[in-house]
Amino acid sequence: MMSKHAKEMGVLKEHLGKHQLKFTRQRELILDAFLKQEHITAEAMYHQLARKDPHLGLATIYRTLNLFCEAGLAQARHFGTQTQYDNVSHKGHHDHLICTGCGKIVEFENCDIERLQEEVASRNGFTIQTHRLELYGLCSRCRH
Amino acid sequence: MMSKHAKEMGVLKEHLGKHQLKFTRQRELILDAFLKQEHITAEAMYHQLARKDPHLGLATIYRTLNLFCEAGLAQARHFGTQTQYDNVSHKGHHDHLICTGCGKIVEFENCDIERLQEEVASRNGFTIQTHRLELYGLCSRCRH
DNA sequence: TATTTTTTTGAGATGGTTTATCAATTTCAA
DNA sequence: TTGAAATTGATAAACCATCTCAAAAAAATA
Repeated sequence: MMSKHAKEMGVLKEHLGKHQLKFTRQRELILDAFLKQEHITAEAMYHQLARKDPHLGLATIYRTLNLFCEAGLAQARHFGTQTQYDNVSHKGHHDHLICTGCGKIVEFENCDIERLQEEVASRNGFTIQTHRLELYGLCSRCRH
Repeated sequence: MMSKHAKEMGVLKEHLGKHQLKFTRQRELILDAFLKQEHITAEAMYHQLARKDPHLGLATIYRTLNLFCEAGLAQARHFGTQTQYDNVSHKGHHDHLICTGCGKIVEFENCDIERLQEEVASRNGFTIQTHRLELYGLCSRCRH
């Protein structure tokens, strides 16, 4: 039977192949764990995986999560003092409205905004690979 | 003659007064330098001010920029691995195009995108305080 | 103005996160 | 199975930001 994460595993393997990198037990383990999360820090993943493999090093977690970023499976986001690694397959193309009062997060998608982003990019000679849009404010309940 | 930054200096003094803090030569010097920038890191300001005052400490820069944030004159933003202190008095909010190849950063501003953001927010009952838009991709040079 | 009190400063130590180093191990193609 | 090449784990190092504390400066008081 195929893994639950066959598609992402394929993306990873393709990236590895293109860059003369190797498919290892650790990379498989970390990807499996990563895909179950919406976002996670390296430290949190380190502790979470300590049970499955007590010898898995923190450096390997960092290296691997950064590898996932290069492969387009993850996206790093600096949050406070730590780095959050977002699961791109969960997030899809969704942007976020974040309430600074209660922390509520509302996802949205807006084609017009995306189109304008493309316009801005091409006007500057850029080809967009990914983007991040976060709107911070107060939700209706917190405004009162 | 009045300083070029009389208004912001007033905001600072008011904040200091309200919190039993003192108006010092260093705070004045740092505010003057800060207001000339659109955004800056503590480290960059440290080097920039080293000529004017070689004994000005890095800790003081950090303390003072954080103070400006509390006073509403600056806004801290985690960008890459460092913290950028944005000058709030510069009206236009600047978004960023970031090259994943060479790290080049191009600032832009787009009224249409901002208007659409407001629309999305109000449709969801939110009032926007601030936002963050980053487009990641390859610049023309890195694409080849 | 002189004195006292309170806050700030500078220099370096410290703390927390991420990356670099390198010998030993693992992968993978021949 | 063998050997070249990449990866790993442990830890050192780098890095950014904050903390510490004696000395200095600023405001309050006399």
